[in-house]
Parts: sequence; C-alpha cells; structure tokens
Amino acid sequence: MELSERKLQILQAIVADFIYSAEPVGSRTLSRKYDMGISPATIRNEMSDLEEMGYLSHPHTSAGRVPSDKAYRLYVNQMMNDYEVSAEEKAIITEKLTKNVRELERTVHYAATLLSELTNLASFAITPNRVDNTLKYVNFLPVDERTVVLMIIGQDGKVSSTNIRLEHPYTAENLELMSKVMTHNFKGKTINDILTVDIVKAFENDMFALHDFAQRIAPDFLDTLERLLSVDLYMEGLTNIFSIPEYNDIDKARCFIEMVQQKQQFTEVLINRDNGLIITIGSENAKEYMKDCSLITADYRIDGRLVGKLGVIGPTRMKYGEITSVIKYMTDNISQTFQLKGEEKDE
Amino acid sequence: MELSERKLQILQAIVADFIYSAEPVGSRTLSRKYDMGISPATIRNEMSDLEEMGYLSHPHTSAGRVPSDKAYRLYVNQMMNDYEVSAEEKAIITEKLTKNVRELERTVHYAATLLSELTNLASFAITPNRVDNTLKYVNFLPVDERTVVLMIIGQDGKVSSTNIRLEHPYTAENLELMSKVMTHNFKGKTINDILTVDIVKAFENDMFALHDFAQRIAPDFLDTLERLLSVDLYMEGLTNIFSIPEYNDIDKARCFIEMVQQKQQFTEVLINRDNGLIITIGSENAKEYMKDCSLITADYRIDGRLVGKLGVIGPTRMKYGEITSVIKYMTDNISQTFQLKGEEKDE
DNA sequence: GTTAGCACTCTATATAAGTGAGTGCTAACA
DNA sequence: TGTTAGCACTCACTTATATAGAGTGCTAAC
Repeated sequence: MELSERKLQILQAIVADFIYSAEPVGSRTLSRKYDMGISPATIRNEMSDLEEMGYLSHPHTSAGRVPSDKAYRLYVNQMMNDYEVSAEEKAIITEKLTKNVRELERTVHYAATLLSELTNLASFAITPNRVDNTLKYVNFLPVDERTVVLMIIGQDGKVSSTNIRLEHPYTAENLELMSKVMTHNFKGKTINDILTVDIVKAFENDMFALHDFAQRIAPDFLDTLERLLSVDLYMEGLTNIFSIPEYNDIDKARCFIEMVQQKQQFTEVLINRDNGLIITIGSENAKEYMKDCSLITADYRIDGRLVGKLGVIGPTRMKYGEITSVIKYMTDNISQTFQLKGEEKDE
Repeated sequence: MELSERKLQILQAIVADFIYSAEPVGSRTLSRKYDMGISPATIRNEMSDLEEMGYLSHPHTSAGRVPSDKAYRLYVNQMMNDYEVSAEEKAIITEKLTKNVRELERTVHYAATLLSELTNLASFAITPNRVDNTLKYVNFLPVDERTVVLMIIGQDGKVSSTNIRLEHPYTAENLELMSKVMTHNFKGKTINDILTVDIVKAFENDMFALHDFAQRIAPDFLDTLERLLSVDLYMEGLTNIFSIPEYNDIDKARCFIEMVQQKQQFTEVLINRDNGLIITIGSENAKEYMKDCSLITADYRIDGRLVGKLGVIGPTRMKYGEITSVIKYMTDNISQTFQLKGEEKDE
C-alpha cells in the first residue's frame, strides 16, 4: 500500500496530537481539531490502513490510535516542522554557556542542567574520551613526609591528580627530579601510548632511589593517566520524569531511574553511539531496557576533533522537533566556545 | 501515667515488629508472636494507654497500632538492642575502605556506595569543610598561549584547579615567577584567611606585567580557593527507596527524590547537623519536608579535627540498630585510615 | 487486675451496572 | 470508486454494593 498524501497528513496530525496530549487519538477528535474536510469515518478507514502498515497501534479495540516507533521515525525524518529556538532561550543559552568559561567539564555539566530545564526531560552529557590527548606535565609535590600529590596535566589543560601514600619518606629533591624526568620522557606522547609503556623499566638503569620510587608510584601513575583519559557522565533533571504520564506507574519510573543510574553502562551506550545529531526511537535502541525510550544526542567538538555528547532521554513520545533544535543550538555553542585555536572568539 | 515495665515491653515488641513488617501491629498478632503471658485484651488495654501517652497511633479505628516518632525515640534511646556488625560485613568494609587509599574523596564516595548496599537505603556522605586547611602550593602552568592552568594544593593534599583563558599571551617566566610569589605569600595561611585578602593589592608595587596578571586571575584564584574549601556531597542508592512500602505511592517517591536531589539544600542540612552519631526521627527534623524521614549520620575525623559525615536517609520506620552499627563501624574505619600522623597504620 | 465475649468499625476485595469514547462494518450517496 | 451516515459492539473507567477479615472498645464476670 502506498502512503498517500492524505495518509501522511493524518499520520502527522496523530503524531503531533499524541506528542502533546499523551492520549490515544480518535477519529472524531482528529476531525474536530484539524479541519481536513473529511469525515471521521473516512479518517477511520485511513487509520485502519495506517495500522495495517505498521504506523499506528491500538492499546485496545475501543481506544484511539497511538503512533508506533515506525511512525515517529517517519515523523522525525520527513514530517516534523523545523523549530527555531526562541530568542529568549537563545539568550539564556549563550549567556550561561559562553560567559566565564573555564574547564570544559564545568561548561558541559552546566549545559546538561540547562537542557533538562528547557526540555523538562532527563538530560545527560559526556565529556570527550581524550584518546589523542597528549601529556604536558608530570608533577610530584610533597604534602607530608609520607604523602605526595601526583598531578598530570594534558595538552588540553585537563588536570588529573591523586594522593600517594608512601611507605618511606622521600626527599623533595627526588620528587623534583622524578617530575622532571617523567615530564621529559612522556611530554607530547598520547596518554594512550604511555599507558602501554612499562614505566618501571624506564628507570631500570637509574639510581636506586629513583628506580624504587618509580616502582612504588607506577600503579597510581597509571590510574591517574586513565582518569585523564576517562569520560565523565553528568545526568540532570531525573525527577522530571515524574511529571510524564508514561512514568505514572511506579514500576516504570523505577526502571527508568535504575537504568540511568547505571552510569557505567549508560556511558558505554553513549560512547558507542554515532556522532552527529542522532535520534534513536524505542526499538531502534540496541539495548533491551531502552526499548521504551527515545534518545536524542548531538556531539560537540573541540578544534574539530575530540567529541563529547549532550542529549536527553525520555519516553518515545517526546517533542522531537523542539528538543532537537535546543540540543543542536547548545552543542554548536559549546563547540564554538572551545574553538581554542583559529579565529578570534568574541567575548 | 507511668510507663510500666510491661508497657515498655509491649511497646518494644510493637516497634520491633513494625520495623520489620511495615504493617500496623494488632493485639492478637502481638500475643501470638511474642509470648508475654497476657491475653490480647490486656494488651489492648495497655496499647490504649500507650496511645493516650502519644507512643502509638491508629491509622484508622479498626487497624493495628503504629509507633509514633516519640516511640521510635524511646526505642532508640533505651530499648534498642546493640547490634554487632557481622564478621562478613566487617571484612567487606575493611577490605574496601582501607585498601588502595588515595584521596579522602574517593574513599568517602565509596563508603556511601557501600553503605547503601549494606542498608538498602539511600545513603550520603559529605567531605569536610576545610576551614582550617592551609595552602601549600600555588602553581601556574602554561597550556597554550592563551590558556594557563592554575592549581592550588592544600596542606591536606587536596587539589583544586581551573583553566584560565587570558586575553593576551603571557610568558612562561611570568607564570613561574607568579607561582613562586604567590606560594611564598600564602603558604601556611588558612584558605579562609586568604579569601579575605585583597589579592590584587599585594601586587600593586610589582612590575606592571605581574600586577596586570594578578588583576586578571584574581576572580579565578578566589573561585579555585573556594572550591578547595568546599564540601562535596555524594548520594548513592537512591533507587533503593522504590523497594520500601512507604514509597509505593508515586507522589511520596517523587517528593523523596526531589528532596535529596536538592543537593545544595541537603548539604546545608548535613553541615549544620551536630557532630557525633546523630539520629533524628521524623518531626525531630527541622525542615518541614523531612518530617516523614529519619536521618542517621556519624562523622569521621582526620587527625581529630576536620569532620565529614556519612549517613542514611529513609522512612521513620528503619532498622535503627543495625544501621547505626554499620555507620559507626564505617566512620571509625575512615577516621582510622586517615589518621595521617601518630601511630603506625597497619597495612 | 485480667480476660472472654461481642458488637462495631473500617479497609480491602470482588462483583455488577452504567458511561463514554472509539471502532468496524454496512449500505447509501456523489 | 471514494466518501459518509448510521449503528452495533467493545472495552476501559467509574460508581455502587456486598462481603470478608483484622482489629478495636466496652462490659461483665472471674
């Protein structure tokens, strides 16, 4: 069967109506609300066809129709209006995301908060996996006779540090020497490369104190490097889902919250997702426990390379158009703000 | 009216039973389960007295009795058994909290996670407000020609850093000089004291480049100091509340989650709480929105001074005895682990 | 002071009836 | 041939009613 112009029109109306009302849409409601010049009976016939084609479904015989994932997909691909982010929202976003910029982490975290407020959904952001970040400094600083702070700074300015407890006191001179040697050895190398190097071996021929020290700090050094590489996940607006009819059922709400609280797992999903503006609807999600949800994500870039993501998660019934525009606007803002090199940034 | 021995005994049985069953306790159930040598009718008379005295209440005429906050208070103060943390739990706690100790933050965060798993409640931890932490190093490191990393390390090894975007490039020499001067000026001062100093003024008589630089970095410097001072809140096991009958109602669950997600507000409450092992039950909580909850917190100490807290939050019906023991055991472990100075720590 | 007995209360659960939105089918119409 | 009015039918949801069960409070007897 072909999707006639009229069928498309009806489907669009159903999806648009359902997105706002969360109630199954009936033929009568449709003909009353949207003047299409055809009677409810005709609409019913068309709806029946659309159902057969897999675009609509019936919660039960005597209920209105509900869009299927396939319908949302069609809607998103061809039928959705382009929404312009309102001037007011633009102003808020620009104000909050481009003023007083310090670390990427803080900006991105704030973006997630803002996104959840603007969309009334649960939002999230991940920072880039800095696989090609290179090391800039290694620094050991004495805190007390048994504790030193190890800090590593990447080329991008990210800082990772840890406290190390030593069994024997070390001299400030040794720490300084070690800082210099390690910085010299590893500066400019990618963090990933360093992780595969045998740190201790590099100090095999050095004086005993240094070799011994290298041996003791090796695990902490690797741990700190790994955290420099690591992806952070920020989640905001979790409680927004309580205002969504789909999660009126306590078990549904519980499942949702448990799902997103599995941060490790959720981060994996986000990392493995394609880049660009990606919408996955219900059953399009690979994970079984996400089959009832839609995700919208967009990535932001830094100097065109490192890619982090920002997005929302909610029921398949969501305002795809509006949300997509907001996310896009935000990630563009972030990308622009962190365009470190190149053209002048206007303050 | 006096609280006779028998009344106490009955009250204890009711509280203990209700804590486990979450069902109002009736006279018949009580006489069947606990052999006290008196008939249900007698128990009823006593219960009636206890109700008049404010220890029990009736959800409705023909339901059993439920303990009031006052009853829980009495239970906690005098009637509760002392629980010994099981050997198994002790082993887990010791293993996880005292091995591979690095920053206090990570240990404390992990403690919260562990606590929520052991108690099946929502748990939280706050790191100490380091009011009397003193500054150890100030360090400026160049990242690229427009960006520098500022990092401040406290006497306790906590690191706070920020990226600073400069409008004009600065030389590595200037940064190094600045690091040295500021470290020299502020080392050993408490963070709080430094916050009140006029940073820029200190460089008034210095060469222009340094003075100008001081002016530009002053706000970021203060921000970074403040974060060195700041209290972090970790919350874990939020979804545990979905398994608790008290939160079967979606609105109750929502309120609870919204309450603890107000991190700022919740942190305030925890900071202002007395030190030591503190239990507040329902209406004993100052905040209106906590009147249905009980909080149990204990503090941990570092060198006997700085105090952070660890605890749980849940419905007033909770296993006060067991939970208290676990929290106490954990905070003792943390305090001991971070006993930096003094006697030998056994690995 | 304690207890058995009994009427009473109130929730929870099951059952039945009524309402309303919506469908699917059929026959008539353009 | 596509469109529409009409109508019987379905099903969730609401309201009303009956019933069972746990528990209380009171009274009178022990």
